[in-house]
Amino acid sequence: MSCVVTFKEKGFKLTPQRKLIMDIIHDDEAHLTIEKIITYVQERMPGVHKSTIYRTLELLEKTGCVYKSELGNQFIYHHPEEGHHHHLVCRKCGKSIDCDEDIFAPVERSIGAKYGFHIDFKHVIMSGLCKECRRKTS
Amino acid sequence: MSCVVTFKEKGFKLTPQRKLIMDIIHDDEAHLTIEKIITYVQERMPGVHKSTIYRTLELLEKTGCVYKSELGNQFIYHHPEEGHHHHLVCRKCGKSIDCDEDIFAPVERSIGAKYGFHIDFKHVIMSGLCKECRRKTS
DNA sequence: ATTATAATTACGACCAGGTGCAATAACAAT
DNA sequence: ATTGTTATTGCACCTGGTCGTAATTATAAT
Repeated sequence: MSCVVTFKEKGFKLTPQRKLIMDIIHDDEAHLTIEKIITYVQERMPGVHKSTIYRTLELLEKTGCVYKSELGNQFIYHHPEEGHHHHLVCRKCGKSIDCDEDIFAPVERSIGAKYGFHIDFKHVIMSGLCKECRRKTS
Repeated sequence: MSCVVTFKEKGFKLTPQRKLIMDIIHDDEAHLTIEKIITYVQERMPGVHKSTIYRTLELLEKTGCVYKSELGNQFIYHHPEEGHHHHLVCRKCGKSIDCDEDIFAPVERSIGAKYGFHIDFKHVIMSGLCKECRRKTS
């Protein structure tokens, strides 16, 4: 894994705890919540304290080894090599579909032009109503 | 306030605690954090329990009497009659500027067309780099 | 292989936010 | 005005997440 190299190059120590957490996020293609990560870690290496896990995740995020995005009121962790995309989640039926990465391009452009801000939309999770639920509700 | 009427029509009781919380949100044009709301409530009506405040805010949000948006890691409450707009926050200098309401219109349209989802962007808070900080950093 | 040292860990304490429950109070009907 | 009913409150407690600290351990230097 390239991120292990990056990680050590930045002067951080590769402890077994950190390695395990990296492995879990690397191997699991699903979207991992903190809860799941804590469970998996403690299954494979009992005694690891929750604060270690929280601090490791924070560090991995800072070093770019892990991406964190927000889904509803939870956070989700995933490997950066996954394709970047956004998510559409239906607030009625819960269905979630992936959404094209550059859907926000026009917004990024107009914010740049009008306000001078540079915004980078990454892994945005949008809550709304899907086609079916819109039909049923109205 | 129209929301008091709406609120009672939906069958909820208008307790002094609820009235006070509504008043505070209605009168304050600034963006109120939960912390501030708790402080103000307990100043004017000592003894009100924090759980009452949390539950009231949740209920007011559900009934549409109050809007809740997210700024960084905090939540902010405001009156629905306020003009809708988004926020641009610079992650370097912290500066925050208001952003036109319909900046997301093209995204809403293309998500509707491509995926059939209906997304309503309300009070979105975007973190990025402002003009000055972009110049300095690069 | 040993040792030095600086980062990292587990622990415990703490805080914000949330929940179940018995006591209380708002409102409707008389 | 009184009463009954049901929502709402305050309380106690729980949980997730954060932080300071002493003990531990990964790594580099010898």
